[in-house]
Amino acid sequence: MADFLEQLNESQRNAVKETEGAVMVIAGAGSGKTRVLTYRVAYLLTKGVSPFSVLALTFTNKAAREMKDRIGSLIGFSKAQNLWMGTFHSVFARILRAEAEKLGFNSNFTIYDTADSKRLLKKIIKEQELDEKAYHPGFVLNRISNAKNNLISANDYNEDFEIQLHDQQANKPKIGVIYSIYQNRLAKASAMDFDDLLFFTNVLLRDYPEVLYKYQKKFKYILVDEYQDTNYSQYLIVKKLAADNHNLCIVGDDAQSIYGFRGANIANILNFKKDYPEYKLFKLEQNYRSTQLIVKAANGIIKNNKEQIFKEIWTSNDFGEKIHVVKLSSEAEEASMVADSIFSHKMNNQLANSDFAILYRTNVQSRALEEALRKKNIPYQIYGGLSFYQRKEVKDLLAYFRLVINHHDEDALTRIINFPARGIGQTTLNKLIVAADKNNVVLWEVIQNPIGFKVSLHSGLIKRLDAFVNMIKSFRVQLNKLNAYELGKKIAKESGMLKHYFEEDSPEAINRKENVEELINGLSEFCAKVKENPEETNISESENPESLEVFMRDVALLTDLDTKEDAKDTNKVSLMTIHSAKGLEFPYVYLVGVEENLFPSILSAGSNSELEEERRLFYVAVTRAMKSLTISYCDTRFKYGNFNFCEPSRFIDELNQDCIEESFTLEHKRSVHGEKEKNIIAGSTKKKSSADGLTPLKKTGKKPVKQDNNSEFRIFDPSALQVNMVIQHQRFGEGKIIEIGGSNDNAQATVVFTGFGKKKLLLKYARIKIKHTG
DNA sequence: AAAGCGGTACTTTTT
DNA sequence: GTACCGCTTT
Repeated sequence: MADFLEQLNESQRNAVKETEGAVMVIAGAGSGKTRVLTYRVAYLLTKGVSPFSVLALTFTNKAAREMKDRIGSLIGFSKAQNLWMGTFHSVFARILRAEAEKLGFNSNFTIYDTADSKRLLKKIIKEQELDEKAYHPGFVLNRISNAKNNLISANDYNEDFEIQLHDQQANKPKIGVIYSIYQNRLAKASAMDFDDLLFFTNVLLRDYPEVLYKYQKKFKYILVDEYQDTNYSQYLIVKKLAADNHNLCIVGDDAQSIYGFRGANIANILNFKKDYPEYKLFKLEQNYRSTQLIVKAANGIIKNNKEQIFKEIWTSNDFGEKIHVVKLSSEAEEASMVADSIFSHKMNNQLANSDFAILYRTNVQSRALEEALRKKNIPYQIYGGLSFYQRKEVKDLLAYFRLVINHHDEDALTRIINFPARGIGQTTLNKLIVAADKNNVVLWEVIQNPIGFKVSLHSGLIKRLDAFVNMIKSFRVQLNKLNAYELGKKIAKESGMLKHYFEEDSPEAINRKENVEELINGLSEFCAKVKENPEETNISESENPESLEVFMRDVALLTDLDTKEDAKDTNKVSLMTIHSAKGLEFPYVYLVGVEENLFPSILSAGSNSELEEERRLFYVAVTRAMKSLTISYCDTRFKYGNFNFCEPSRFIDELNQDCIEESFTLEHKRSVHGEKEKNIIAGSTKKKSSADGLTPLKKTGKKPVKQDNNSEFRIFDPSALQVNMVIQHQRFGEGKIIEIGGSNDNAQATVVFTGFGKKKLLLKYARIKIKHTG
């Protein structure tokens, strides 16, 4: 018997040892879910199961990589390497490449990411002369994506009465038409979008019984992580592959389903017993992560949801300290409270920056936090936002690579044919596109031979097109001769991209240049890695394993998570949305902006199921904390350019009152955000507080009393203000009133601030104080 | 081709 | 408040 099983608790071990048949593992937050998956695979391998017949599907590449590493360290890396382990998208992209010709695709098809898809949709919408307001590319892509995730093809979409009625009523009757054209164009470009990877896998398994049979026999054991986040398309793939032997183990937590908005179907986990009536259920209810108080509070939160699988999470950890609930007057004060608290905890308890995380509902909230952290010289790392692979310059260079590999990739072609500028403008391009359409060939055909397709262009243009085609072809020839790094560098140089960014010396251009260089470095790392582990990449024998083509195979499926260093390794405070924090844990967690309309989001107020998803998100946030959790909310928040009054979130009311301790901050009462140094000194005077910078609030019953935090900054009656007065504003600092206009609710003062320039303040909201009357 | 201007829309996000 | 888009100007 494998002795590593001793490292598991009883329910974990039971779940691991039940290797045959359908198994559902419901794993509460922090209960060792990944551990069970890892050990289960390791256990299968020690029992003699071949790694080639184990399929393990994860939610992210990172999760797959980490799991592979851990399995490797348990039972040996050479075995672990041969496991079929990865995200749905990466595993089935691999299978689709192998079976591509059955579906009419080339095995080197391009994978379009969301931005590529939107670009293509936008082009189509324009060509169809549809109103770009009504047919917003993002919206259309959402509709199409939803359809695909429910296995509704373009034809199905156009023939479905209800869908058509829905689109007509939404005043967007042409979505079905766009869907059809979009799908045609993808096929023509030999490209699949993310959803296609799953959709076409379903088509493959549906239309080719021998292929289905082959993979059913191949994958003797299937494991799916984060099952609560799978969509219908993924569910069906798994169901088909497992249909023969039912050796399917799904792991998940219905309480942590937070991706419903993009098609994840919580019903998949709730309905598992219908598909596999003989299934065995294991519940992991012991939490190893958090204190008793946090676990108790989390249990209390999730009880407010109706639809769920019953479980009672418990822990034998310390009782722990109460959850701090802090009220502040603005997001700036909230941010400096967090920064101060982190600072004093670090000092008092000898902690690392990486022991702290700040979580928020939306990415915009990171700004105020960044400023506060920078002011205190606390190193931090933001996760999310624009990822490396989505930067324009990176996408541009990748587009060259794409076009070299797949000449039919029209999105890549139109992206770079005139970047860097080589005198092939929009007019020329339009002529070429029209000719391609007319002759029903791909754009590349026309560009190779414009005269043959009767495109009227003067000789200069013909020459330029010719030069471009020859350049791409010359790269193509070297695809298997040079490695990815050599060819990539050559392309960056000869395309003129490097020169383009070298010539400019604006900070943006320097930054872009660095990103291009980083991508080239990435190619070099890729080559080094392949040299080290030749088996890692799956390639056919004739291929050069270090080729650009192999590199490009997975690149569309990579994200920042895969490249960014762990905050743990760099010792930085982590800032991220709650969504990105799923699966992670931190000793000290700050959850900011817990206000009605922000969390839960105003956009989820409409439906109960969306509200329940927000509540699960709150549950996820709370359960990230190991030792200490601070929840904060503000009185006012600067949103879309004006002050909004905020109410504490209903989720705070829902917290067990025994688990929380409410407080306000004295020292932040007057600290001012975004101002020149002098104002800060003038604004924050005395320093008095408990160790963590928080002062307990007098217990006055349920809610904290409304704190008079703004005795100095307040709302003035417009009649009290005059032109030439010098006022101070919470955010903008000192300024002079140069104009007063509007009446009643619309009364405004135009103020020239030092450092912020001219601003119009809506006096109904603006909290100011009068410095002198001018 | 790049810079400037005015209008607009604005969750969450991995693949 | 600001990023982004499309349009116009230089």
